Amino acid sequence: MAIKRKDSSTEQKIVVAAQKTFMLRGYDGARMQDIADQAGINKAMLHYYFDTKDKLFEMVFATAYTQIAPNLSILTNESVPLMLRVENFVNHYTTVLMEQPQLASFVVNELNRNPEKVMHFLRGLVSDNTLAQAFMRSVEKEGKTNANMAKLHPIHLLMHIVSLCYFPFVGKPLFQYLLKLDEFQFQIVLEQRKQETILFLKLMIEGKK
Amino acid sequence: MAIKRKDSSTEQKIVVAAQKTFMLRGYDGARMQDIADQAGINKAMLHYYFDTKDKLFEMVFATAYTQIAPNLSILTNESVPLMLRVENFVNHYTTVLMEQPQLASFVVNELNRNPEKVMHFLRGLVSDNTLAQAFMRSVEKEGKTNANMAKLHPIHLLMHIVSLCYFPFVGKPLFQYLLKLDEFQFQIVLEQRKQETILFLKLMIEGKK
DNA sequence: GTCTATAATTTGATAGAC
DNA sequence: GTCTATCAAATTATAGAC
Repeated sequence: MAIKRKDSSTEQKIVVAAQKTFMLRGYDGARMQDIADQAGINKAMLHYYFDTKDKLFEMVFATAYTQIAPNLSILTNESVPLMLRVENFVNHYTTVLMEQPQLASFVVNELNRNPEKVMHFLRGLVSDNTLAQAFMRSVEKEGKTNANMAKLHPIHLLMHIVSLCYFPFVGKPLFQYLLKLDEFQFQIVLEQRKQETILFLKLMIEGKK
Repeated sequence: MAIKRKDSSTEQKIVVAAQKTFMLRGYDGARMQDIADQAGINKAMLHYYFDTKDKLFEMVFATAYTQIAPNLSILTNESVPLMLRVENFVNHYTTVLMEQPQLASFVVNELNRNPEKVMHFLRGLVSDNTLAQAFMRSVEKEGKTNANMAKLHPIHLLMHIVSLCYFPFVGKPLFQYLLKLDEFQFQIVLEQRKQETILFLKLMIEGKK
């Protein structure tokens, strides 16, 4: 035992421990001591590798955001029918969130609580800048070939889709309490939701069951 | 033995200040000093009136929860048609959340981050215990008189409704960033959503536009 | 009831030995 | 690169005067 590892291995242990701790407790609730304990090292090491709590946090947030921020390009690729794009979107994020249930809650909450720590990172992301407009155009285009969705407003469609996919995870404790579902039962409901949500959205987009 | 009467006006100032601070920063991010400053008093007074930070928080959370926890009785009153109940629900919570935009984010986040501080309060609420079942029954009953919604699962309908109403507020910073909406534009979108959401749900429940 | 001053504890960060 | 020991600041909470 007590075999000293190389830098990258220690760094990796820190990253994993920091992800767990920040996701579970948020920036304000996370303690450097907890991260050190979970990584099996001491606090001094954390600062040796990542300097400050803020830098550690930014690293964790950046990874989390790129994993969960709605990838609008999935919804924007016009070579694929709109409904299929939506289906891919729902399936993708439901799967990702079932693997990391606190991801959405973490990102959404830090955006609310610590915007100043997070905004300078978001401003660095130029990739998102035109995607929203591209999505709107592609929905409007679809409206011209499908009378059923002529009145469908792109912004609201996007908010519907994202809300239906994300909130079940963000509001997990609320739903579990209200519906008296244990962990196993809740997982089943989440799995069912892939189909339920797609069916629901299909009804709206294509105007038929 | 002589019980000192606490100044209700000071107490009220503390309550308001605590609500603002906890809602904005969460339990972990809130500082007693900030609450004192905002109430125009000093920290000693806070402890004189509410003893500990935990007690102050529990008071704030209890009020917030009862304001925003989905009032399922709105959805359960079988003397009103299901679709009208849903409409009332959407209108009610959209209005409440537009008046207090951080309410949903606060409650949902504390349920995730500090369940131990919050669960003993939730356990004290017996009123919610049977409402979920009542809602399920009333939806299933409606299914027997309306072929269009025969396949509509009550749990998923509930999760759809709550997700569509709450997430636009919880995810407000995310949507504002993605869609490049300023405060004014976002308020307009939220106002539109009342009708958009109801239309969407009507389509599902009644199977028609 | 309200205040000032201060205690007691927690926490992020650093110094320095090995 | 890793550790122990410790600092400085922040933060909840209390003591005691008025």
